[in-house]
Amino acid sequence: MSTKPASTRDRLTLNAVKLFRQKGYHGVGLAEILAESDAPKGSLYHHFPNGKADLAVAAATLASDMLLQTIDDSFANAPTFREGGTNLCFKLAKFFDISGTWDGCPVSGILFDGPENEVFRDHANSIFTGWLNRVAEHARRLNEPRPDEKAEMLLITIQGAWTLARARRDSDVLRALPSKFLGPCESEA
Amino acid sequence: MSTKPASTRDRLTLNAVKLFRQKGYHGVGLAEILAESDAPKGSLYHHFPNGKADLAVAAATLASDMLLQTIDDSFANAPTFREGGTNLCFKLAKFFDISGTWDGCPVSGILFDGPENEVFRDHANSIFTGWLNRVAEHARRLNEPRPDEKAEMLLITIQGAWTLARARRDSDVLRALPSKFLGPCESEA
DNA sequence: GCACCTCTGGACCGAACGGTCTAGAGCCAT
DNA sequence: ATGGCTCTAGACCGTTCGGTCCAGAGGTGC
Repeated sequence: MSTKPASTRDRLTLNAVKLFRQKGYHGVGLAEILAESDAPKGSLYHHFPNGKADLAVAAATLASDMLLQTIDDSFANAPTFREGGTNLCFKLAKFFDISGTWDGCPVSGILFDGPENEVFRDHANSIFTGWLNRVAEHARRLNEPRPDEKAEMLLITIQGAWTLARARRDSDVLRALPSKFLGPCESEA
Repeated sequence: MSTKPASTRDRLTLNAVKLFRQKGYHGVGLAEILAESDAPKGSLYHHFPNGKADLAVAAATLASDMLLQTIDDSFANAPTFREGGTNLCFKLAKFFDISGTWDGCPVSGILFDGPENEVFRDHANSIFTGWLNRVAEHARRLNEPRPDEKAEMLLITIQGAWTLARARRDSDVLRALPSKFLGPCESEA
């Protein structure tokens, strides 16, 4: 569809991320991914010998890496955990908005909906754990008390708010998270 | 597959809920639902003239009603909002456990993954709003301050924790919610 | 030139998909 | 018994699915 900015492999992976997030693993056909990537079937099975399942794992991994980068960006210059978390929520809200298609969580859409495969479940779990550890790292670095709990809290609320945002087609609930979950306990009226 | 406990229509709807929650809308074929319900194709299209889409809407509605009932049960005899919320988290955790298949949220799996249809999106939104209003009602009845905010907070965290529970195949994160989100602000060490 | 290798292009396949259609079973009222 | 209704039963349809296969384009080293 669009121009060819990168290698065929990268185009396939990137478009797979986009489409899987929109419609889930089973909701997207290979034909659509190939058309969007302007690639023939032979290329797909050259780069991903096991076909759709391989592609999904690669897509989930790529999406996970992008989120890890977003986490790092959010906390890099933040003086406090609260501020870093706020950055993250706002970045994700903006990310949600610019997609224009109210995409789902990259991991849920790709891996939960995937073939009922132990490998997929484990991959999803390890990706979530990776996010959790990364956030907890920043929390620890910023001397936040109970860093693991705080990290889990942040990710749980983001995950839930993202789902609600999807239903409402409105990312405001993501932006409202910090004042509700990261703020001092009883600051607002 | 199993015995016929109810009308064909009810069996179809109930099995649709079960299967859609396990594998999402596109992950389940009509053949599987029909086999599980011991019903022929003609029956499905008699009760649901628009086929799979109709069935999905009916399934989502049924699942939503079941959750509304669980909400009411949780808050019925609870003296405080905190206690009602705790009941809800524990009931859902048990529900998650007994399924044995780490099913997803009934609405997400059925409606987000469904055909890219305005009707489906709106239905998902109205179902979420229904849950929110129901919880807020109980909060108001129990004199909880800021009932709407508290209801939204509870549902967001449940939604997020459910996703994490699915990845981990362990419902403990749901059971741990109350002490983290519903408790007094800084009670634990 | 030639051999070699990576990658592309697309025809082709059987299976599964959602959906249509008609025959008739079973039941009730007349 | 007969006509009319609801619901079941499943054959059948065209389409799309993921996957296989092979011919050959294009580059690189010799």
